[in-house]
Amino acid sequence: MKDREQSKATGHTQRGQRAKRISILDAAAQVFCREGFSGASIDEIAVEASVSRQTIYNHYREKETLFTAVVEDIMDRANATLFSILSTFPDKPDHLEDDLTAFAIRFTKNCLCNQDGKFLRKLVQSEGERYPHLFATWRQHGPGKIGAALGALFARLSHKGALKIDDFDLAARQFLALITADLQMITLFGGTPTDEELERAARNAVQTFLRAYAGQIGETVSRAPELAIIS
Amino acid sequence: MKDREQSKATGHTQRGQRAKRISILDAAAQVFCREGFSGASIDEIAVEASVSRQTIYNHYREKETLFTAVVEDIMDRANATLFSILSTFPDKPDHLEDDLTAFAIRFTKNCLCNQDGKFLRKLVQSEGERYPHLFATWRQHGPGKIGAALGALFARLSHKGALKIDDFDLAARQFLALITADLQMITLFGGTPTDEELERAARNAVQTFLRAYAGQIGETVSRAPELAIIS
DNA sequence: TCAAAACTAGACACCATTGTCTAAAACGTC
DNA sequence: GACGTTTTAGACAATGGTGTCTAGTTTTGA
Repeated sequence: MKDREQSKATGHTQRGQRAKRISILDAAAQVFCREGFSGASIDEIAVEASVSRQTIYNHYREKETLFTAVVEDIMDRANATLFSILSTFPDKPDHLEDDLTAFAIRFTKNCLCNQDGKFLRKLVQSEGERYPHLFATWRQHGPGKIGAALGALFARLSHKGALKIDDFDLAARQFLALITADLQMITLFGGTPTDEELERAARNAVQTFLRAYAGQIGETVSRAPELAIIS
Repeated sequence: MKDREQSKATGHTQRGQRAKRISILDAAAQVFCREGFSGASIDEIAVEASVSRQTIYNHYREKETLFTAVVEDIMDRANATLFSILSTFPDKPDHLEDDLTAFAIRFTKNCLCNQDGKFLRKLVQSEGERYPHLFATWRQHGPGKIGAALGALFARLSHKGALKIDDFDLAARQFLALITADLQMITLFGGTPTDEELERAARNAVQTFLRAYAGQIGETVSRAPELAIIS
């Protein structure tokens, strides 16, 4: 878990109780992700966390408690990073293709390439039905809000004349679908796309997206000065 | 497993050994899909198949053998139905939007809505890394070939002037990504999209796809008569 | 420096599961 | 109807996992 090791390195070695908790959560995430809930054993997690089994039971009463704690923890982190990426969505119509492509790369890189993303994909898929509540709230606070936010961002872009979109939320969903289209087959088998693959996938996606949703940029731009002069 | 019940109903009740094998495979698919490999117990499968545990061990030496047999069985079936759907891909430029939409509905319905599709999504995701060989061959014979075949079909359509496509395989992948865009959130949690949802998702996807890849249909169509008269 | 809190290692009971083995029953075929 | 095959139910050892307990050790913070 990159994020965590960082905070361990920068901060003053998160000593004591708190360090253990984090160490356990990270190890548990790895093992749950690798083995699934029933395949994961507490002993395995304890070893990976360099902690005694009893310590795990002290912090998290039972296996299931630990699991939900891990899932919630990762969901929080994933949402936070995703929203921070959303805030880098381009808002100027110039260089739209390049800006959108760069945004798409940032998005896929953080969504598909890191441990948290992989974990969520696997765990939602394999344990989602067994924990309806847990994943339903995630669905609301995560993908739901992100879809809406991205829709609003496309709306902003559309109002500036850079795009011609009827249904903003739909456009957002299609954008997301397109930028992951070429990467699914890679991530499905646990692989991590290379930077080139990310780049090419994003570029292809954005080109198609823009062809589908391009406003008459030429017209709008060339007519705008006239209108400005008249008014 | 719908397909199987059918063959049981039509055929002469597949008696004896063969009937048991099928019954076991179907039950195992259900349980593996619900519980994952390590969560599934042979006893559970035996009960669901109305068969004694020993019979399972007679047919499939051990749990792992059973698992791979189930996976291979389902992959074969899924590939077969998918290719049969591919053969219904539209080849006339008229009514392209409607024809493509109908095709998309057929595709998603058989890909996302039936048991086999759900099984493959879950199992590839959760056990893919543990059985690299098993799933690598599927990847070749399944998605790989289907992507290529769909690319060729788009090429045919493109050569007839109905579409303007540079990279046919890319267009195929983007088509697939678009038609599943709105359904992912539903299927991810084990749900099955309604017919309305399928219809709307397909229509939205095809509209966007055509906007991105439409040849100058208006031009082509209106100019064609002139050319015909001259020649 | 000292006491409380947290951690460790190991033993433990308990339970579920896998895979084998048996003897009896059901089945299919000639 | 008799014979060989398949299926069944159940007992069985072996294994590995969960969660508890205890007694001893380390860490923390005042």
